[in-house]
Amino acid sequence: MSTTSTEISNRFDYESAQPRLLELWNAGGYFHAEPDPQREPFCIVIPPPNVTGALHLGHALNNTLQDTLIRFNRMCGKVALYMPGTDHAGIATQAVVERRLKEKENVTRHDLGREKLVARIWQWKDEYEKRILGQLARLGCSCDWQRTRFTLDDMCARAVRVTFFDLFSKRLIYRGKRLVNWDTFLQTAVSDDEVTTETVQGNFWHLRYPVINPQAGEPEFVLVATTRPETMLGDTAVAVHPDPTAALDAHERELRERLEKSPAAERPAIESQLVALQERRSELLPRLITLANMARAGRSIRLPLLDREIPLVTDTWAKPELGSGCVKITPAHDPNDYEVGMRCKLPMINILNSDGTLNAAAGKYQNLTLKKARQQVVADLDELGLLDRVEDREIELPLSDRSKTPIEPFLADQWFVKMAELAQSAIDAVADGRVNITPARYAKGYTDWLSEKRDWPVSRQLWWGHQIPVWSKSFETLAAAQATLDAVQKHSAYTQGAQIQLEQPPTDDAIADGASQFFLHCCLRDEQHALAAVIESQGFVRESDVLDTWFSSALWPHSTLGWPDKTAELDYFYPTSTLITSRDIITLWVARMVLMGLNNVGEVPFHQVYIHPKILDGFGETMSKSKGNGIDPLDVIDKFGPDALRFAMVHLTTETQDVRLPVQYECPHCQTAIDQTKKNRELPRIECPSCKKSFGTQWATTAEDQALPRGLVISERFEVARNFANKLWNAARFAMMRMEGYTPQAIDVQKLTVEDRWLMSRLATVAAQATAGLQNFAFADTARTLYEFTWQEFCSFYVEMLKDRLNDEAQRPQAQRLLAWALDCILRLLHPIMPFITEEIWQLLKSIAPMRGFDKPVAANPVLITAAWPKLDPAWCDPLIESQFSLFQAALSALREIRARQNIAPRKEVEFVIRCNAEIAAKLQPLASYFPSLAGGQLREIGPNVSIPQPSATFAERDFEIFVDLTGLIDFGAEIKRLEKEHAKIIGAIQGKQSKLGNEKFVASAPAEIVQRERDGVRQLEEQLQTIIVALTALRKN
RNA sequence: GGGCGAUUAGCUCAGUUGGCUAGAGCGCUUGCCUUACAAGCAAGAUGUCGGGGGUUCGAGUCCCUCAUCGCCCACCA
Repeated sequence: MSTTSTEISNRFDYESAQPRLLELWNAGGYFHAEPDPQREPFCIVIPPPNVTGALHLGHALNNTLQDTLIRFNRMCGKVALYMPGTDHAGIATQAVVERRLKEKENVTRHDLGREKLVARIWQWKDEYEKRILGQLARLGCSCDWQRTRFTLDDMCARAVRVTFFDLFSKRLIYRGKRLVNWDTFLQTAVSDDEVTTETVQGNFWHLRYPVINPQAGEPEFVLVATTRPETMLGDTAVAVHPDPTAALDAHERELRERLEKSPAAERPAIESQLVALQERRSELLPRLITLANMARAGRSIRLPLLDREIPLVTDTWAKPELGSGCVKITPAHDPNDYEVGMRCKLPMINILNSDGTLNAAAGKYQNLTLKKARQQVVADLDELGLLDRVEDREIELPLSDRSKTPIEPFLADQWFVKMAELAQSAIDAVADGRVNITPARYAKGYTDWLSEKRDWPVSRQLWWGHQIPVWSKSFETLAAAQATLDAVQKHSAYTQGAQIQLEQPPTDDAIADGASQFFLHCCLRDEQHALAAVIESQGFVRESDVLDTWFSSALWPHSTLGWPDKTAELDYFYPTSTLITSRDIITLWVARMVLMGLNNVGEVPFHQVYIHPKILDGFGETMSKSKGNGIDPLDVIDKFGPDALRFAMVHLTTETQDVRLPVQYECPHCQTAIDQTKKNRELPRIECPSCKKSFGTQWATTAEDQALPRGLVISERFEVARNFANKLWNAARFAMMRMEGYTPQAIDVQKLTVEDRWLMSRLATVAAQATAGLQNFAFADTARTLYEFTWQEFCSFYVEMLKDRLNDEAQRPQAQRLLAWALDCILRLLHPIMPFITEEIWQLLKSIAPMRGFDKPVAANPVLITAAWPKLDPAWCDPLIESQFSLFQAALSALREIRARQNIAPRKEVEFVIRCNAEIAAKLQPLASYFPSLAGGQLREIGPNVSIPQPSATFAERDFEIFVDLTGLIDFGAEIKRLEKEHAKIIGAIQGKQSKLGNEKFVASAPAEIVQRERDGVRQLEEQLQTIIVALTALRKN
């Protein structure tokens, strides 16, 4: 590409540059990382995005931070590996595809069958993986694409099987019956994390269960209440508190304590509860005591409709202060009842089929749906006179996050990972600092969650995922099981690649649904194991369940590097360097990666975890497609450019807060930005208030609305970053336009001017700050520092000041070299955040000033992506030069302000004097020649004894006073007004300081340095005041 | 109910270990198409730092408390 300076456009055309630059980087193989023992590794694994859909702005933030660190470390000379990939996201993806099939083709997964459905999901995965990887590329993520992984690909699948086998062999995996959250639509168990609750209007049914053979003084009925009356078909007991008196006493104490602590407004409510409690004591307590005694005597209740005899039991779950004090117990369909069932060794009767209809255990209600069964049960009980009453009531309905259908608690066979030891290992890793979490406050949630050490249910009744590598067979007798076990173990294929375990028979009274009591579970390390065929021929059947998607994600840092093989990659890049993720998956993902890494590899998966903020909309709500407030990163890239998106993301990443991003629609007709409100974000079409034309939104469903052009969802917040990119572009453009005749040569240090030394000092400081910032995850600080430096210091001062020298033939060569060098440094500093625009400029600069450098010009690295990160000699940092320059900047501002306030025509040059001490004068003198070009002022005199022009405008600073000669120009009114205001302000400041100094305690206790500072302050302010008074007096005479 | 975080200019946010007259960007006002940039330049206005207590010579910053908002976790027939 041969570009001459004059051809450079005044806008960076990212649209055409992006593909070209990506090709440049790809062709050079710069994203690819190979182990190199000579160099230090740096590795980040991407949190694999779900293949459920396209990336959103949260991903853009996440991935930008990762790539920024990758690029930074690559420039620092490390072998930087950014490992890309996607997650199969089990239930989420299957749910999306199933929903799509239902909508578009009206088929269910049962119509298709397992194989075909899985094939369809693979199609979906291919499509979205491509889309996601494309998005990452357009974000500029310098991922090693050759290593792209998928949590369900062969490599990950092998790691999953080996891990499962290992845990199984260590007896850390077991099968058990557990109550799970059943999604009747997807027909799978979903984890607690995938359940949301919604408050809905429901009913509260009060039922009467007859007591069998009531004796004198005993109640004929027990009264129980439920929000789900159909579950009574699975009742196996009614519970009452073992000691209702004590329980009521305890409750009363608690109420009284609360009464004392509560504010007055809440007291009446508590007091009325206390009154109710007393009523309860007289009316209900005797009856509860009787029932508790009956329970101890082994008495029973008749379960209506099914005519089953069920025991009356005592359990503290039944609270005497609530309802009737009695609770129906349905162990197979309620989590709390399940606990009671375990404690009281109750039978557990499952009344549900997996599709949500009732099974044979429900008697005549078999095959009814839950909804129908509820109506029927209620009607039948009512007819029998056993329905006491019905209340309306708000109830919390658990819903499956994926299918939005109500969750049914359901007893099913599930596989579990024992967490006790594994969790402890992960707790220890953070406690002893092998894993460091930033910000530190997130370590608490991590540790608390792990400390519960709750076993991890890992099986999912899905078709999309890693099928559990276990083959099982049931046996009537232990002997039969043992015989088969012996036979299999004798088989030649039975080697270390297989493990068979005998499942202990369940306790007699626990389960009522299976005849077989003994199970052999054969776990295979490798699916292809010859033993699979053997055991299948013996009647073993493979588990149809798949593993929780987090099981494979937990292995991500080592499975992607080739584990279980001892690959060079694993050896070199593991443990990875930094994990960057969002806080909502610290437990689900981060904790599990730590414990699996420790178990499988024996080392933590990463040393640093950085938790970044979340992006919220202007109302503080999380962005999501379902709300319509989500921003598509590609829309932002189209409108503002990839560098602006990235810079904005880094700029937003502060340590303390989540980030609010007010969202706008962009009218596709006239580009007007329309603020998104909670109302208009739900509309299918919106009329632009400016051009009055309509556009469609993501909610457009009618053909008419869909035909309208779609309005982008964007945020004006990206404008800052876009403007910054433009500024950088034009500064570079200017520099390159003035490079004509450039010759490389070492900088002549003798000829460095004050501003050169100032720039070097600032550059050295800024480079050090940026380095430290990126090392310490101070993303926003780094972005701010670079922004300020580039715009204010480099563009507004240095480049402006350099213009004179560039126009002067004698000074031009060194000025060009300095300019090229400074730009070179800035490009390198900004590259990790803004890769495209900086690389584009680098390429252009290469053809104009290929050799550059400060001490010795060298050929610039062919590409910026692998250029060395700037390291400037700290000796360049010079506080004296910087203070000298600050003085100059203050003088410039003062001069400019006077011009503005006096409304002096821009081209009109004025003359001025500066009154100051000799020391200040000596500092300002060398910069005096810049006043005409930068502020249209000619410095006539400077020093302690200058003659003050009359009439003049005055500006009193701490270190100097400026008087601008305004002969024939002055606006007396404006000047007086402004000085009066200044006068009042200074008086205020003086008073503040004097009252401080008048305080003996302050003078006595504050450090001498602080006291002195206050004294100096007063003196300086008084001098300023004096100047103003003199000026005012003079002006008022006119 | 338990935990975490937030509350600073109209909006979005900075503000290091307490210490000069609390900052930035956007928006607003004024003047400029100054040969890199109007996506720009120069200047200006804008604050009871959520309320109330306390510690201190001194509090946006530390402590207590209240209020509001957000997030995570655990939850009642």
